[in-house]
Amino acid sequence: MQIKKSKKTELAKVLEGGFEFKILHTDTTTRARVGLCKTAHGMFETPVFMPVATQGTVKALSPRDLNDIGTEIILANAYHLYIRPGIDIIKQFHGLHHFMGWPGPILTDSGGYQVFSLSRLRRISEEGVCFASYFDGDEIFLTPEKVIEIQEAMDSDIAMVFDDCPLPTKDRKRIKESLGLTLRWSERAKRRHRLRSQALFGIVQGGIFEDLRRESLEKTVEMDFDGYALGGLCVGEPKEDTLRILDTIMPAMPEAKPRYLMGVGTPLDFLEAIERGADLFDCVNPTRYGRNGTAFTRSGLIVVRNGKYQRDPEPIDSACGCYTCRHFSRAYLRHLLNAGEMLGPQLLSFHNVYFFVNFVKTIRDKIQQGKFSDFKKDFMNHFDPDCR
RNA sequence: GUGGGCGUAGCUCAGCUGGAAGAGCACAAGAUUGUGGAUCUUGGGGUCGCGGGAUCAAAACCCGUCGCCCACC
Repeated sequence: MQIKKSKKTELAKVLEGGFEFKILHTDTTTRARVGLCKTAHGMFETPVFMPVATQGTVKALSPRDLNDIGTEIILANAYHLYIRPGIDIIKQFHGLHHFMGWPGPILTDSGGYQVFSLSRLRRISEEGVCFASYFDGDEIFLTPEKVIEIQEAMDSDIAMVFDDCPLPTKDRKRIKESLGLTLRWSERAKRRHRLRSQALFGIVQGGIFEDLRRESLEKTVEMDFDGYALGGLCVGEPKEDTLRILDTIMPAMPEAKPRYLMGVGTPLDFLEAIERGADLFDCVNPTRYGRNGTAFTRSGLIVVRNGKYQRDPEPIDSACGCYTCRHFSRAYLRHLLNAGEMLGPQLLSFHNVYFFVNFVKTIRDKIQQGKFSDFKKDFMNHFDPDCR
């Protein structure tokens, strides 16, 4: 259910001036909620899924595609865009929105995740992180302050603090160290942040240890950020650990601020996290799986490149209203993927992003209708994560 | 017609003086959670052109034969 236009205008008025977040509806039986976020480049409702545009593009999709899909906000990466093309060039275009032709809200990730994912190429110290650029091998030194400057230069709507996201481990000492480092970096980021039109989110670390998560949250909240993210989850730890952490940490997060579960996830992840009170998500799954020939549907995954679809005249998902499903057969999509044609990854990415964005929107509607729990139950009965 | 070269997986080929048929690509199946359009794992595939011979043992050596290529006539 969409908010009525008059109500939306009224809310926009209430939210005038800088970044703001307002809860519109809270579920009666779960912690799920619907919110409204106002940013310098427009509003969006939560829960929301942000397609990932690491290099200033949601891979294989144009801003027009994103608009057709109904995308409300995207995520870009400060670290990658700093290395290439560099902030000078983005500044010349008055920020990332104009540079990439996307007028809507943008959240920039700081590059903290790259400390983890590109760990072969880095050295961490108290001052910051020294990377060997994957681009040309050049030595790059990033500090929490530098990362804020980069994000301000890009004029993104939501900036993230530079954090230390450790590899998943049961090594409590390592997690505690990284948590402390993230807290000190967060403080430095907060001090340096000047751009009033831009929100700044803190990141809670602490691995799979409840007490460390609580400690991280408590001290991050003391610094008073515009929103709070959970980092370092769904990075290979057992599902029970993820849910246990969500169960304990979500209720402790400030009600009035958006909660962002970083890097997550799958349709099932969204249901579990939203039930526990999460508002924002981003994940490379729809685009990465799309590029590699796998489609998400209401009943599970379809590996379109599999030989059994060679002659299949059906669309990926006959219940899906996206451009790809309205016009193309599995057989044709498989042919494109098989032939290495770029339209294949484009059409599959379109479908997957459409599915993710609109799945979370549907959840939003169900919360407002008071039907979230039923919807979740029903979906989980029909969705087979191993369906191939 | 004469001389030479080649014939091994779907494709391109490697296999030494005889000792358990290989690689790359392709194909197929998996993995993928704040993205390196990447990467990794696994699998199916062979009358070694065909026939004969010597040998304990042949893709390899010998004889014949078929096919393709080159040179000369």
